[in-house]
Amino acid sequence: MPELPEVEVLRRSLEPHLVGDRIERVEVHNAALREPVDRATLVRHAAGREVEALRRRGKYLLINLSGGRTVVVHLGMSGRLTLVPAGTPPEPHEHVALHLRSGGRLRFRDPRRFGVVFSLPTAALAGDPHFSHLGAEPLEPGFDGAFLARAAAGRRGPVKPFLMDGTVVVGIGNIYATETLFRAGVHPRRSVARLSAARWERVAAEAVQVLSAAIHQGGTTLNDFADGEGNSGYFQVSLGVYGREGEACPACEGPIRRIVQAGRSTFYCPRCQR
DNA sequence: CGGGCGGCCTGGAGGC
DNA sequence: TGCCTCCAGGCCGCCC
Repeated sequence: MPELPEVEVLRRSLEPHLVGDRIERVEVHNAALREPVDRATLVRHAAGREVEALRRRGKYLLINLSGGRTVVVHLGMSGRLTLVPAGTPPEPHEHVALHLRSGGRLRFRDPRRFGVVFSLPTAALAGDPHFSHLGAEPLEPGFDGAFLARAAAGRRGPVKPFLMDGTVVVGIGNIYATETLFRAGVHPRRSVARLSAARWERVAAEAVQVLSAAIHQGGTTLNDFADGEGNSGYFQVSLGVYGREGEACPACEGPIRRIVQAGRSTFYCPRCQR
């Protein structure tokens, strides 16, 4: 489900509710996520702590707590984090719940269990293996065509999986890589070795544009994404090619094609993307 | 070393 | 209705 825009929308929706509140109790109903949830450490780090800030790194949501601890949540493919009133009965696949002093709880629900929940000292974040290899934040200064061109130097593969490589740039998943290349007019199979500086500039600019627009529209809800208050996004109506195999290209009316790259669906317009 | 692919899971959609 | 296959927004480890 979630790429950078969805996690950022989630962060913004939760921030006003969580900051200043306190986690009274931690419940782990099912520890068998992609990485086993370390219940004892999570309880020790989170229980009784105040929420100081909500941050984001790539697709990771960071809940900064008092005492220099941070709870990290990654939604995987099907994860959802929502605030529900106290007494709301647990849902199927509600694996972790953080009960708040103000009443209610922050529930983590994830049918496919590709998500991750863990905690650590805030000072250890940068050196943690989840984060230490991560690339640039696309919405922060320094992310531009020259950066991408440098990162691509010496590489050969197609540009679409390159954009999804988190060691290069974080937060761009299958939807936004697809849409970025459509907007930039670049064929998803084009080799990164064969993109001009001007093309890289265009790719970087369109990535920033599409991510920002998606955040502004509350994210993309294809199936079940919702923010912390349960609101759906509506950027899906602005998708140019993703999920539209056989439909007319919004620019040239030609049929949109679907191919598979690195095991993932890619949609593109063969006429507009070269 | 970089890139491709399978695997991790469940559930929904669509074909028969 | 039921059963089967395919597909899904991420990421890691293994392989070449």
